[in-house]
Amino acid sequence: MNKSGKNISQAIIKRLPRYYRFLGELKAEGVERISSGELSGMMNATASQIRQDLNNFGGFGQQGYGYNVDYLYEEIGKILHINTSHKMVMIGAGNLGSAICGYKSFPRYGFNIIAVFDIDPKKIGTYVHGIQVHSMDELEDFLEEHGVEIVIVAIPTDNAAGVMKRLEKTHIKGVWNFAHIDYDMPEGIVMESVHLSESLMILNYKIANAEGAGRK
Amino acid sequence: MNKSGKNISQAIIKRLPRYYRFLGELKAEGVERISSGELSGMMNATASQIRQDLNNFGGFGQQGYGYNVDYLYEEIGKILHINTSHKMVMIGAGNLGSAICGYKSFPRYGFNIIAVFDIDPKKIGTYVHGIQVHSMDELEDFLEEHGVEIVIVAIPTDNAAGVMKRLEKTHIKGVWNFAHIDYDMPEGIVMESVHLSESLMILNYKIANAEGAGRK
DNA sequence: TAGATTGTTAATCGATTAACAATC
DNA sequence: TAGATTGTTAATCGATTAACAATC
Repeated sequence: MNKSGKNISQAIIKRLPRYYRFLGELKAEGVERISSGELSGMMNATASQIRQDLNNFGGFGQQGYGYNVDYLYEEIGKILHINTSHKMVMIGAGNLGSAICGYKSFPRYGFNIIAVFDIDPKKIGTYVHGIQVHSMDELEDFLEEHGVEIVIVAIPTDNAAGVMKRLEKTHIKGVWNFAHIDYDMPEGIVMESVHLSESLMILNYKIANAEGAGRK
Repeated sequence: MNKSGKNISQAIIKRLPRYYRFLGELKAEGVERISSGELSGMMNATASQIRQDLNNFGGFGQQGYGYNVDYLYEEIGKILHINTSHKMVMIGAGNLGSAICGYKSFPRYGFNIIAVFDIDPKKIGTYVHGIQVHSMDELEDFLEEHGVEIVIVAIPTDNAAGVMKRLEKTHIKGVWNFAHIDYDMPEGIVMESVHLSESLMILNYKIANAEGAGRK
C-alpha cells in the first residue's frame, strides 16, 4: 500500500495523477533523469513538497542524482494501479455518457467500458461508440456476472439517488459519479464525483474576484 | 467582493457551489430556515466550518434562528455571480464538447454557449445542439466582436498548447479547460481545469487502498 | 425572559516549507 | 574526493475545530 502503513492525505492523492502526467511527458521527450528542483519549476510546486509526497510511498530517488524518469513513472503508475485491467460500465447513454464512452485514452490505461445501461427503450440494443446499450433491468445481473469493478453514473439528478441505492447493494468497488448528487456509499464502495457545474461556478467566482477584476 | 477585503482560500471557494446546491435543494423542498448544525448533518461538514465559511462574506444568519434558506441561497448566488449572463464559446466539436453544449442546466444559470469552433472543415457550418460550428480562423474576431467572457477548451492534448497561446492574447476573462494540459495564463485570464482522467485515477487509487481492500 | 444559535476569538490539527545530515 | 541532491526532521504556516460571549 504505502511505505509505512501511514495514512495518505487527500491532498497528496490528488497530486499523484499530476505527477504521473508530467513524468509521462518527460518520458515521451526522452528525459532520463530529473531532480525535485527541476520538477518543481515545471509543476508550480516546491521541491520540498515533491520529495515529501514521493517519500510517502518509497525512496524512489538517489542522492546526488535525482529521480530516474522511467522508473518513477513506472512506480507512480503502480501506486495508482494503472495498467491493470479495470472493468467498467456506464449508466446513462446521454450526451455525457456517450462522450466518456468515446474517450480514446481510457483503454490505454486499462479502463474498459464493457456495457452501457439506459432506461430509454429506444436506446436499448443500440451501440454507443461500439458499446452495446442494455436495459437497466439487467444491471445487477450484468455487474455480478462480469465482475464489474467501477460503475460510471452519468444520468440526470432526479434518477441518481435511485440508481445509487441499487448500486450500494452490489459488489462493485467504485462509482465514478457525474450526477449532481452526493451519496454516502457503504464501506467497500468508493465514490469519486465530477461536478461539472460546480467547476464552472468556481471559474465564475474567480473571474469576478480576479486581481484587478474591478479595475479596467 | 468579500466582507473585509481579506483573501478567500481555495478551500472555501471550492465549497461555495456545494453550499449553493444544498440550499437549492432545501429551497425546492420548501424549507424556510436552517441552522448550521442541521446543515452540517446533511453536508458532512462541521457546523463551525459552515459558519466560518459564510462569515467570510457576511453575517447572513441570525442568532437564535439560524439562516433563512431563500436569503442565503440568494446571497451565495450573488457571491458566485450566478444569474448574470455569461457569454461562452466552445472550442472543440468532439464528443465531450458536444456533450457540454447539450447541458440543459447551463442557460438556467446564465451560462450561454453562443458558438462552437473546430478545425475539421467537415464540421464547420453544422450545428451542435443548435449551436453553429465556426472555423478556428474566425476565433479571435468572434471573441472580440461578441465580448465573449469564457472559452471552453475541449480538444486533444496535442492542439491544446497552441490554442491556449492564441487565447492568452485575447480579452476573454476565463478558460474552462478539459484538455490534459496545464497552462499559465497571464494575469487577467483565469483558468479552471477539469482533468477527467486524473479523477478516474484518483478513484482507482482509492479503490485499491480502501479500508479492507486487502481482506475479502 | 429563557433558549437557541450565530459571529468570532482562541486552540488544535494538519499540511507545507525550510533546513540539513546522509549518501550517492 | 567534492558536488549534488535526496530523505527526513524541525519550523512555519494555514485551515479546521472548539469554545463562548453576543444577541435575536
